[in-house]
Amino acid sequence: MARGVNKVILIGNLGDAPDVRYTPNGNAVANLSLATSESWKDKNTGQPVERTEWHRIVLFGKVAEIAGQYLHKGAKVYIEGKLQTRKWQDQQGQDRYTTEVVVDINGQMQMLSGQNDGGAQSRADQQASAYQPQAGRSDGAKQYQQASGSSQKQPPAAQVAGGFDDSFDDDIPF
Amino acid sequence: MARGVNKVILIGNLGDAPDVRYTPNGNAVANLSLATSESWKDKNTGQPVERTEWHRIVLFGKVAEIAGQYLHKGAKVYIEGKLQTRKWQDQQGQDRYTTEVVVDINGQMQMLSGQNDGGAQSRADQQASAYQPQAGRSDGAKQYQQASGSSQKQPPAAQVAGGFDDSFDDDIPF
Amino acid sequence: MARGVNKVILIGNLGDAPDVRYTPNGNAVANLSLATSESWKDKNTGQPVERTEWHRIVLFGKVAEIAGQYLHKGAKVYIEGKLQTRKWQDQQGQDRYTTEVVVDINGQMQMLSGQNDGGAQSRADQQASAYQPQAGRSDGAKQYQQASGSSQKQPPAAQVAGGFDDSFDDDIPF
Amino acid sequence: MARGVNKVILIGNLGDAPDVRYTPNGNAVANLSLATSESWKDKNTGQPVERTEWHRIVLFGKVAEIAGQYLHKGAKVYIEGKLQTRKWQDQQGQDRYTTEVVVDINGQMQMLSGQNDGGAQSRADQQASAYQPQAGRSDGAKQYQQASGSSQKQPPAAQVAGGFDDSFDDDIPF
DNA sequence: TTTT
DNA sequence: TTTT
Repeated sequence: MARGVNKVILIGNLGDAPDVRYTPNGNAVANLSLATSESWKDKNTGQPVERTEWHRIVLFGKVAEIAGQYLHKGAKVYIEGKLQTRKWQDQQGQDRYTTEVVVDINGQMQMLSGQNDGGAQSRADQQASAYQPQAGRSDGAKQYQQASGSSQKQPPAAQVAGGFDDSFDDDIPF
Repeated sequence: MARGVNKVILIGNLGDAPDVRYTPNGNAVANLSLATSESWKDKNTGQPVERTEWHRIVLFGKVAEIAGQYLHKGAKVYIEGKLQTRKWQDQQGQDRYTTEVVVDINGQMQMLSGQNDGGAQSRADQQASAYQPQAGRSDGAKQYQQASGSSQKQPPAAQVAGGFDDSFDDDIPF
Repeated sequence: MARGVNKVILIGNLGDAPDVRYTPNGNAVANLSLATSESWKDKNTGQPVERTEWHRIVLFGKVAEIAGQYLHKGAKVYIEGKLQTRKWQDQQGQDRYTTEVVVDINGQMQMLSGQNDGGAQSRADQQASAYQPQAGRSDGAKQYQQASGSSQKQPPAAQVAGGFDDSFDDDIPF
Repeated sequence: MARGVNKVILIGNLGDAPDVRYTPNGNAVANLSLATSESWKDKNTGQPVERTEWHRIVLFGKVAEIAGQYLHKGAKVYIEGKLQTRKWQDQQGQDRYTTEVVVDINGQMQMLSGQNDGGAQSRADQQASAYQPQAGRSDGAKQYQQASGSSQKQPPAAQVAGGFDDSFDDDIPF
């Protein structure tokens, strides 16, 4: 149930491969960095200007797994989610805020790239609804087991067995 | 022109009266704080839980003026805009980022509150398209002349003549 | 799953009370007539012009029951659904097509009218997700048991017991 | 200005090449047939089922010209427009209604197909805002000069000079 | 048939 | 960090 509407619709390209991790109970969580851009003519100079906006996307559940399997750097994607700002502490203990587009069971992710546009593991037009996350997103996200490199398709158990990625242990979660 | 889609749709209630300021060349800029909330039953306890999300909205041009004139604390509003993250420096000189929903000429603002729901200056269902902002939003926003108290309807010139609100001079722009 | 996106977002006022009926297995189906309007200045005469668009909305499941209980003529409503065109035959046996906005489990309905705006049974800000319909919408819709008059809140069994509305037996389903 | 919100968002594939015509005063009008589809498992048989929905899209102005130039059968497209139902008379003089998604100055069209996906004249990711139509859409649309075959890029004058397509003169406008 |  |  909701009082109000909180909806985000994006179409853009991934700046990098999805970062897929797993919660202790085996739920996938994928973080995407998505670019949208607009261009216009400068009013004074008449010169074309381009501005790119980078969006932080968080997928939960099945849609996160699909993202890990089929999305790649540069892939064009449709995202429907909701805005959510989470609070975290930096190294100085100061409060910081990060706004993300969360795609859960009520959201949607859809691949728009054709199968011939550069990504080895791309498959066209796949789509899925997201599962409800078992729990809210953690501030530091450190409890998620990172899918290491090419093994993102492994089942969660295997992920847990796979070692913890130390680079994950930084203070700033983005 | 755009490559990609960047769209946000919100319906919520204002946490406070709009904060309307003016650029040196007389363009209105309004900042709104908008709440959307969702509730669900906790899976373990079965207890109802509610989470409120606060959104930072920035209106430009005519729609900003209308917001200043007709919106009030608690007003229910429909917002259609785009996501934009701006960078600013805190007192320690560290980079900080704030994500806002920007309503410009391509966006929309619409009042949903009836005339009988508490706001002295509310008028129902007013709507307008936003003018294109003359320039991008500033990081610290300090160049905007703040509309002091009840004088928000004054023309920009009067605003410039009106004194500068010192409380505006803090380091954190939200 | 879907290939493509099919989404409609409307905010408007009901032209009449919802028409709620029940399928043989007890699922509620509500039909709404929703008006949205836009106004502009005629380019030649400079006179203000207004155009009202009427939308046919079909709600399934729980959201249909809520509509029957709390919505009333004139109520302001937010609708999120999908476009669907269904085929039916007129009295001459000719194919006809009607396009509707269908609100199912993936859609949303939200009341925007305050409690003081005229509807006896209105309650503010109620919202719900729709249940998946048991089956697709019928062309002629004749198998739905009509909720007669004020008894729309009765359980389906009572509806079935209540007499059949003969005016429902016409050839044109809208 | 508007009281209410009337918005449609679609991503789908064209069932045929765009049909581009010109008004007497030279404004382009393009009609598209766009398919979206969804699939699910039948509850009883467990068999996968697919349903395709066909949408009638009408583009006005510059976006109509771009559609004529760059879109082709099968192209994947993002559409943002509004619902509009127009009335017309069939050969028996009976009223008929057709619902379309109208993309005008407030809407958007964006090509999502890559340049390698089969269309001779496709160019990727072009986008444009639509011009406001000079006048409302006609019921029968017969006053539009049809762009004959490969000459869709010709200027309106040439179109007017080019012969009238007789097949256009039927009674049913879709 | 709604709403302002 | 993407895309055209």
